Amino acid sequence: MKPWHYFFAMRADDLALIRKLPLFVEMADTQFEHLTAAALLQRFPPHVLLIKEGEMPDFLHIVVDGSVELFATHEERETTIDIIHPLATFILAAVIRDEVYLKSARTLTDARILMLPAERVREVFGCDAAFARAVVNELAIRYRGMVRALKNEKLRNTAVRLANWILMSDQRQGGAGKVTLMCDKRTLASQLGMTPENLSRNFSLLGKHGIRNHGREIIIEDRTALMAFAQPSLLIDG
Amino acid sequence: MKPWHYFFAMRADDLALIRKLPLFVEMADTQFEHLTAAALLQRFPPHVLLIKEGEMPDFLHIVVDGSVELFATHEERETTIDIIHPLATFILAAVIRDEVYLKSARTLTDARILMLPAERVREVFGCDAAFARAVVNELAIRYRGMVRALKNEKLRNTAVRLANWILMSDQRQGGAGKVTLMCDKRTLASQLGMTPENLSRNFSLLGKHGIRNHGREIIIEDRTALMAFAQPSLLIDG
DNA sequence: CGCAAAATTGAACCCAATCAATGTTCGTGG
DNA sequence: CCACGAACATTGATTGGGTTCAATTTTGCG
Repeated sequence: MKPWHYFFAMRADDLALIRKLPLFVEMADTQFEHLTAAALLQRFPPHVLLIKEGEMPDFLHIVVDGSVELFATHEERETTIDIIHPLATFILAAVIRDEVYLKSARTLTDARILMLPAERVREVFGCDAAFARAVVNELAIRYRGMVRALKNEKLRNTAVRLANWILMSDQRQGGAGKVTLMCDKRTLASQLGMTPENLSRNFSLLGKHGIRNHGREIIIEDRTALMAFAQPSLLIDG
Repeated sequence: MKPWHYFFAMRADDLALIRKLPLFVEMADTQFEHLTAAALLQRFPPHVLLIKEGEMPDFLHIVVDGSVELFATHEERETTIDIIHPLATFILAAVIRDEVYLKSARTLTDARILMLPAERVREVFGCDAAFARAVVNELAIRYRGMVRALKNEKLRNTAVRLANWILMSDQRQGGAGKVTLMCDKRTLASQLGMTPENLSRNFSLLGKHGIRNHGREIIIEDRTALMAFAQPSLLIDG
């Protein structure tokens, strides 16, 4: 019987891929080797808990493949904080500060995660200026992502959030006016901060604003109407 | 007639104070001089708009004295993102990334703000490793602050947010069980993400949970009851 | 084909915002 | 020092967005 996870030694081609990440591309070879010598590249099935809020960081995680949900719980309630897509890190701030995780992480899909020992990340961060600068950039991007998320949450109602999510997704999928859901609707609802029931109602509400939805296909029939309803903003949606 | 703002040249003792900030304490003298040579230390009255979302950053701002509110607007709605207290920076991420502000800033009180030219911050950031590391620390702290704010918003109702705010304020004011409001209640309501009416109702609701409120004095009469209601968490309140 | 999970739909409820009216505080000028 | 006005604060009534609970339909999959 197979174990539920699979370890991979870092192979040359994996290393080459990682090396090209903004986070590592500028750093010195010796530091990069120090960082990756004890690294793990690990494959996970969907819905696996990777880290738990409140624990101390052991590894800096990098999503190489698949997607990862960051979420938080408190008093029986749970909320999605962010979704991480390939070639981005998560829990970088906790690793740098060497403080407890503020959120948990679970895989949404099959995923490959690169894990760098937190201790070494901090060591290299302390002595490799190029790496330190790259970390700043990554953190600044994530910080701004959080600000956007907070604005999205506090300044828009659920229907408008959905409308903007559709516009963004369409853009990411090529702008053809046809969006295909990559997950089930209850997961989408959680990402958008609403209940599945409410998501369902919002889809039918958006029927009045240029959207037709059938199963996992969302079709933008009237982009002008949708835009008018969504009022997308560069200062929220990026 | 006096102008509404007052410029100050950087004086020796101001410089010495700034130099001791975590952000600058480790950096090289020459870099520090380069950074502060063109700096401004400026005094503002309350309720002055310092920066506007959507504009490009000219200066890195550091609150030396007083407090500053970061807020965002969208479609007639407005929401407080954060309150900055002395010896902290704001809009650091925008300066580093050289991208538009995602939020506006206004003084809440009389305030002294140190302004460093954004261009020079980026220059020094690129060549002074100690400064780059300090920037990371600052950003990581702010990032985690945003995560906490998002959790506070999404996982708690308004009454519980108020209860936790009282507990935090009490702690900051010495833990004597008596909190004095530093601003009027409409400002507090906005900080906590609720209407003044709702804040008022929540104060009276907290009467059932160990709080007595009169004017600008909040007295914790039964800390146990308040804690039971607030359920404070290190993973949200810090 | 049949079952379990997901999705939709309807009804009742809850938290918080809004609207409206009243009471309070505080700064100002007489 | 008092009187007054304006902003702030409280209280009540109403509305609304969203959740919850419950029942039904659809989907996907062995």
